Order: sequence, then structure tokens, then C-alpha cells
Amino acid sequence: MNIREIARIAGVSVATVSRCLNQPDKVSAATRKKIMGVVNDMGYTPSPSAQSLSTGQTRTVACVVPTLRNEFFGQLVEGCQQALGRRGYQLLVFSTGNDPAAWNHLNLRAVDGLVISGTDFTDSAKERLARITKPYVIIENAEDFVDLCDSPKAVYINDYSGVQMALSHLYETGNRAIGVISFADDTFVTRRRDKAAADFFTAHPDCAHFMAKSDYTDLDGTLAACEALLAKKRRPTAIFTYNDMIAAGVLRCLASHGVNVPEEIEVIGFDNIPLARFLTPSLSTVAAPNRSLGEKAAEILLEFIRGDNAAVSVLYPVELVLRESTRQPGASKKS
Amino acid sequence: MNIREIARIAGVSVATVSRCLNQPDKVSAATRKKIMGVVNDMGYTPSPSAQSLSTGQTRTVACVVPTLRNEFFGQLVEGCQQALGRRGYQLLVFSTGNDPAAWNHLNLRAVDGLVISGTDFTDSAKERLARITKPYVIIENAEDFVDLCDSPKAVYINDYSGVQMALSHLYETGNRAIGVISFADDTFVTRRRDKAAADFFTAHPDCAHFMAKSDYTDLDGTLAACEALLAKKRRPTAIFTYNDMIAAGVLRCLASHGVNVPEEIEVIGFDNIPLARFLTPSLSTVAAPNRSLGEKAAEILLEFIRGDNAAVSVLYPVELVLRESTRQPGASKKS
DNA sequence: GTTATGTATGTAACCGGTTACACGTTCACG
DNA sequence: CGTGAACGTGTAACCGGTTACATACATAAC
Repeated sequence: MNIREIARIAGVSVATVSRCLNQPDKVSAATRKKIMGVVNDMGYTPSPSAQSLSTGQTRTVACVVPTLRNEFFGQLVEGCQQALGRRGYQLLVFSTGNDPAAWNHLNLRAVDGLVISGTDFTDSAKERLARITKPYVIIENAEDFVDLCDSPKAVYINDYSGVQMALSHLYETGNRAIGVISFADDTFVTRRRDKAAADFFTAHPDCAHFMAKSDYTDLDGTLAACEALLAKKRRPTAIFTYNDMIAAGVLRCLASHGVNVPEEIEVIGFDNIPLARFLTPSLSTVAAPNRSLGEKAAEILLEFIRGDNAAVSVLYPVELVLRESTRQPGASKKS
Repeated sequence: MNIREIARIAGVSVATVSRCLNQPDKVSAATRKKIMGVVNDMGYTPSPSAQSLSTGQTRTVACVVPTLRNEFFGQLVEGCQQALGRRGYQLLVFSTGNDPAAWNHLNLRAVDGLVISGTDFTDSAKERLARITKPYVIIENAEDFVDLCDSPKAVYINDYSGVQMALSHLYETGNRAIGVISFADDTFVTRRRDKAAADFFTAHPDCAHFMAKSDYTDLDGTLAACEALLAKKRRPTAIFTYNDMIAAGVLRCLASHGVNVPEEIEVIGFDNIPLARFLTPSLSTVAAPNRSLGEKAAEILLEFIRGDNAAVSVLYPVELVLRESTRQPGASKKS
């Protein structure tokens, strides 16, 4: 069932049918009614391939994430997909963004644009981004990208501030020995959060601090990192991690060592994935609008594709959500 | 840069270029070398839209899941995408499979086939499935679908057996009052697991049992369900839930009521999502090959698209993984 | 009544591939 | 040396839409 068939049955030309579907007001009411009748009767849908070929638009966007085994990216992709769906766009997912081979599977001619998140942006980034000839929006701090592409479009959170909020809270509630578990990779996120932590501790020289690193898909690595912190001569009274999965591992480690949370050690994570509320104790964390990040990225991308000179980058604030893994304000410290 | 351009530069016809790319052995070695040289120099890639229009294949598959905010579906989609990527196919994700509106966004003409998982298959299923004119593979028990479509292609796990394994284990280690938290929906999964549980308890009349229901995205619902179980006159000594997210909520609820796990109450979940190891105590669960389910579904779908008469359905076994939320074999009961 | 303006529609080129069929060579074989 | 098969290549139709431009007609303005 193609457009010529519809045109023949409706007794009009293909151009009229096409116009009727795309610019209804360019067609007289009578003709429109006749055509739509046939279209509905026959259950006709235009071929996306033909439309793409003709218009040069695929109405498809690719989203590149490192993994989907972390609710953070799940929420991101979900937000992305819904924003796109509302506007008749579809979402191609590449959930192996850190695997260079995956980028080869990505056929740029098949999409109108990309949303890129969480890939390793440091080493081969320039090369990889340079090869992208389509509009793309990164979910990463725009400022870090000025060297990599001119006027980067970005949606991101103030994670420098997030790290400082978490550490400040811990400091203000009396902690003077804080452990931080960072990511075991070399990405902009990691560098930025490390910088925030370093700056914080420089500004608070009376606060002992210990850094460790872990890959959040690797529970054993997290347990090892946490144990290293526990083994410090001056044991930290709080541990801050760069995401909630690592924090979950930390809670696990502390429990198996019989350490009470938050009485003996407080724990703060980052991301506020849905899971955070499910943990025992429920996890205090730096909350980002995960779903909105995806939605906004998709929206900016679409505006950009349409040529509207849209917002170049959007910064979302983060907020500290306090749950059971930190002491309640007013609770006695180190009870 | 299109195929005619390449043909002109290489001094051959478009047909030869096309053949060179698709059936290299149909072209002489000398010509092939010449063409490939030009192709590489110019960085030419055929337009997917044009190829789709011409061949009628999109090399794209849609995957419909209810949500990505559960690692189970994350793993599924990830497996799917990788199996597809290896064969040059792309994955469109619809992460809102239970929303009827989402199905309208799904343009069947844009894909070669579908992998469908976790959607509500009971009420409007027949209608929805009937509208699908493309090959599809469901990740659901094939037997439940014989009424809905003839010779359904399916990849699934033996979850009847999984439920019975979990309950048997609990029974054999001495539990005689077991709480079960089922899903608060009416899908085949739920019906099947409910049947398995009912059958088990019929076969073991000496075992008291209590059923509750929850939606796994709803922590409060889970807490309420769990509390209802705790409030039973004869308090259960074990709780089995239909997925790990609900089990996480149960652990959370028990902890806040000061109930020791596994000493006072044992807990077993279902799915074995990566998170399960991160929980405190780490969660015993019925393990399914989540990632493989996605991979296998994609593979079967591709074979089916190609017309190879592939395996119609594949059943994976499940296994009971025992961690800290159940008592160690040999540990004294109700210590 | 003639001309200008606007509206509705049709014609045909175009998007960029694939492939059936035709054609020309080369080679083996009788 | 003539014939047919096998092979390599080119021509042109086709996939199913969109849209610039042409055309026809109705209406308004003078």
C-alpha cells in the first residue's frame, strides 16, 4: 500500500495526498476528507524509508551510553525516549559507549543526531567526536568540551557543587576524617569531581581525607576500596562515593565488618537512583534529575536539528537528599 | 557523496559499485580494488534510507520493555543490542511498553521485527499482537501464547520451576510459614508464578502461606505488603518475592522493624540482577540468564527475519543462588 | 470585461540505492 | 573455426515518498 495507490483510489494526485498528510491546510476541506477517508480505510502509513530518502531526515536519534546495568543510565535513556516519542522521533540505543568497536556499528547516516553520555571523553575523544558530522548533545559539562568541539551543546549537572555539598554536610556535622571513593577511570566527570574534592580538602586542612577508586560494575573492587579505607590508621567517620552503586557496595562492606551506619560511619552516594531508597539503611545521596537530563538533551537536540537556535547548554542544580545513611540533623555524633 | 559519484570517479557503473559492496565475488579483482580504493578515499557509506527503500529491509529491530529502571530490563536490552550490533542491526528502544500510547509511536514500517518483553499480555494483548505484521519474538512463556498467535517465537525461563525451587528450598530448610509477594498486575508472568506457588502450597498442606502483592517500582507499596505479612498472626519465617527490587524493599522493611535476616526471616528474590550482590544482606535469588534472554531473542528474530526456519522457542533453566539472605546449609534454624 | 491575485491541484524530477536483464568478452570444446 | 557457457559490466526500472513548478480556476479590483 503506497501513496500512488491511495491517490488512485481517492481520485487525486500523489502530490495532493502527500500534502494532505504533511500540510493539511494546503488542501481543500472536501479533498482532505476524501483522502483521509481512504487513508483510514486502507490503514495507510507512509514508508519511513521513503520519507527519509526524500527529506534527508530519519526522525531517529541515537543515544550512546556506557551501560544499562545502572539505573542512572536507564533513567536517562527513558527520559530521552519519551521526549523523542512525543515528537514522533525514535531512539536507537548503543549501550556500549566505552567500547570503541561499538562506535563502528553506529552508522551516522542512519540518524539525525546523537545524545552522548558517559563515554570516555579524554583520550580518543577528539578523534571520535570529530568524526561525528551530525548534531549532537553531550550529557557532560560543556566547559570541559570547548577544546573538543566549538560551541558544544550540553546538558549537565553542577557536580562540582554536588561533591562540595556532600563533603560540606559531612564536615559540618562533625566529621574530620572522610573517605572518598572515586571512579577508576580517566573521564571528565572523574577529573571534575576529584578536583571538587581536592579543592574542598584544601579549603579545610583540618579534615583528614583518603581517596580510593573503584569501577562501579565491579563489586569486589568496591569492597576492596572500602576495606582499604577502613584499614587507615585514622579510620574515616564518613565515606562519600561518586555514585550510588559504589555506595551500595560500601554499605555492604561496612555491614559485613560490623560497622554501624550512620553511627560509626556515614555514607553519601551520588545520582539518587531509584534503588537508593531501597537500600538498608536508605542512602543519602546527591540527587540529580536523571530523567530530566535525558529529556532535556533530547529536546535540545531536536531544536538543534530543526535549526532553531536553541539553548546551547543547560545546567541543572543538584540537591543533597538526606536519608538514613547519614545522621539526622540534631542526632548526637559518633554516638 | 552517493553511489553515482563513486561510480563516476572509479570509472564504472553504479551497478558495479553496488555489487562490489554487496557481492564482492561478482566483481573482478581489479575492478574491486579500484572501487574499494575510491570508497575508502571518499569515506563513502551507503545511505541506509535508500537501502531500506530499495531492499525493503531496515536492518533495525525494536525492543519493547516496560521500563529501564530495573536492571533486569537493562541487561535484557543490553544483550539484545549487542547480538544485533554484531550482525549489523540496530536497536530501537521503547521503554514504556505498558503504556498503550507508546505502541502508537511504534511505526511498524520502520523495523524488520520486534522483541517484546514484559508488556501486559492479557487483556488488550490479542488486539495489539494482531496488529503486528512483522516477525516478533516474545520474552515470555511460549505456551501461554498459543491462543494469541499461532506458533509464537519465544525465549523464556522456567519460572514455574524457579518459584518451586525457591519455595522448596525454604520448606526443606524448615520454614512452615512462608510469605510470598507477587506482582500487582495481571500478566502471564504473574499468573504463572502464582500458579506455581499455589501448586506448591497445595502439595505441602503443612506449610502456612500468605500472599501479598506489590508493584516493584513502588517502594511504599512493597513496604506496605511486607508489613502486612509481618502483621499476620502467624508471622512468616521466610518471604519470597517475584523480583529482586521487591526483595530489596522487603529487606529494607525488615531492617526498619528490627527483624534479622536471615535469622528471623529468610528472603529470596527473583532475577539475580547485579544489584542483588550489593544488598545488605546480599540477596539469595532465583537466577535467570537475563542478558542471554535478550541475546537469544535477537538471534532468533534475525534468523526468523532471514527466513531460516529457526528454533521456535528456547527455554532457559533458572538456578537458585544462595547468599546471605537465606541461612547457610547446616546453620541452625531460627537461631 | 480585462487583469491581477490567490487557491487548489497535477506533473514530473529527485532522493540514493538494488537488481533484472541485456550485452560483450573470453574460453572450452567439438 | 563455430558454438555455447561463464563471467564481468552497463542500462534502466524500481522502491515510495516530497516538492518545485506549472496549470487551472475562482474571485477581486479596476
